[in-house]
Amino acid sequence: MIEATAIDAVLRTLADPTRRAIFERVVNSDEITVVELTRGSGVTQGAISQHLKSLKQAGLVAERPEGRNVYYRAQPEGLVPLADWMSHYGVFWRERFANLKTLLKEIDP
Amino acid sequence: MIEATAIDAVLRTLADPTRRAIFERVVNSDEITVVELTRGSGVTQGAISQHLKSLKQAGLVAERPEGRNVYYRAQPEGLVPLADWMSHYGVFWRERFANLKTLLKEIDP
DNA sequence: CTAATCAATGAGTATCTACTAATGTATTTT
DNA sequence: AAAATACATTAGTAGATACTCATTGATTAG
Repeated sequence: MIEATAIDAVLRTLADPTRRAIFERVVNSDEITVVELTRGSGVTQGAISQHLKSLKQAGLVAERPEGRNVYYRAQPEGLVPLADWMSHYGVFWRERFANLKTLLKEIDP
Repeated sequence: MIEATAIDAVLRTLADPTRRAIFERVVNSDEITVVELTRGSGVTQGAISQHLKSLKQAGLVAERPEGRNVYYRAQPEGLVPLADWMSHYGVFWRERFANLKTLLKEIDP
């Protein structure tokens, strides 16, 4: 059976649009600080920190403190519970997954 | 870009554990009625109907009224926005996650 | 026809949550 | 050392939401 707590945390975390947008920005960056994430986010720095805490607890991001900055990066393993859930309950995901597999083989046979 | 409203609806709908459990039961059944879903759910029939309404609006289930019963079935297309969102980050995996192939085997052996 | 069953809906409520504002704690700059 | 910057955290709040209970509409059974 799928670990209920993990998929629960991931889905609940990604359900909020603001938090998901933060995650996407982290993913699209190699590393990114809180101030950068705050800029253009529409919410305060405090809110960003709170969302990052949720994302970290869900295993979706990791942090690297350096001086007074904290650099955040995406933690791909955090999406595994969702991928796992999809593989059980998403027929279409299976098809796309197969495509991704094929793509991977072409790139690295 | 992925349609923001669709992924938002799907994720918000699946984020609730009770509603997700209902969806999973619908997926695992060919067709299932509201009374059946209510049995052993821990919530009232009214709550079940409300959750089914959300699932329907998110495009995750479809209904087939027959007499005084309403049969619900899963609508796999409803998961497409989530699959798209995931496959978008599948690219990210390819770029950053070295052991993706191992991961793939774990998910879909 | 009347009673029972299935499902949807509305009102009311308690809980959850996303936010701001303010403050605290380091660290860096001047 | 003082000021400024980066981030986390807390308290408080407004809005969302998941639930129950009660009711309604529709269909089937007796």
